[in-house]
Amino acid sequence: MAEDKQGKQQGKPGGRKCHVCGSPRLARDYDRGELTCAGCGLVIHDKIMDMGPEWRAFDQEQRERRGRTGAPMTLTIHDKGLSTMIDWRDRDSHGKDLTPKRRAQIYRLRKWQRRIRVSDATERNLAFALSEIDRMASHLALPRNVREAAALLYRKAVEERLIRGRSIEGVSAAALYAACRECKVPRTLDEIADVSRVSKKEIGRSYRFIARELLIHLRPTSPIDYIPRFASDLELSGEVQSKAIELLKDAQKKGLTSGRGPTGVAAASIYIASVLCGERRTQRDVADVARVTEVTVRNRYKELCDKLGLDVEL
DNA sequence: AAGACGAAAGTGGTTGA
DNA sequence: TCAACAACTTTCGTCTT
Repeated sequence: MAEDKQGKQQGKPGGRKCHVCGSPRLARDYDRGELTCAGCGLVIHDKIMDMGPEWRAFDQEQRERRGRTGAPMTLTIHDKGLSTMIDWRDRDSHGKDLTPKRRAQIYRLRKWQRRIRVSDATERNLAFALSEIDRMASHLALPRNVREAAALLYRKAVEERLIRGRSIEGVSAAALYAACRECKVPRTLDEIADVSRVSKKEIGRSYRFIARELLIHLRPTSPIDYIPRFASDLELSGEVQSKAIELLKDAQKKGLTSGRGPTGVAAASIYIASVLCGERRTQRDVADVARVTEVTVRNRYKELCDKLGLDVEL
């Protein structure tokens, strides 16, 4: 696979020797396409064939998609009859009864086969879940640390046997949602649901469940966490950002944010800040990036203006 | 014509009995 | 399980720039 072509391979490629120093230690460097002598450094051949795949794969998903071969797959029975199965009848291949000693041995073998099969299944499910998390995270352009956090949460959920009865996709999405909040780069349930294969409702259910069972107590998302993303989506300056955050801190002190949807409050404060800084955006634009309606932006922004004693000249 | 404003009715989720 | 409830959305008409 891709790992094979990284770095240099040493050995005796083709049983050749260096014709300068006579050393048999030749090294292949597939990245440069050169065959060199490890002894004197002479480039013996500069157009060697790369035996690795001609494409590059950046993650597990791509590797799976681009691979031309692989295990035949079925969604229901993972081995599709390809692996050996020990018969449940205590007969040998001629139909004769087994000796008691032999029977005991077969019994133990069956037991182990059962165990290996389930651990195989959980491994496969885990691999699927992790690639699913990575796929969603890629779509949302989430940083590495969030993916790691999500993967960790999922592994914990598996350890605690929380997956049973729930879909892998649902729990994967829930883990990602929780990880986003944990890492203070919140995404709304809607955004997660968009890149997931399951409904927002199911993700929410799974999230609440694993949060409760894994004793994760996340504070409600602060509107402040949304500011950088919304502001950059609207191509607003840092000045507007800090103004909006300042407004929100004020608002939080006066309890204007509790009970309100954080995205709506964030949108309103950005709207106000954009007006105050002379970089006005329309209510519609702000509402769109925050995924709320103009009406909500208006309601929140009126509240903020009233309670904070702001006089926004429009 | 576009944006802002607000009223009114509808929706989905939470809460408490 | 059900009803009450607040937040939010949808829709639509009006006003302002």
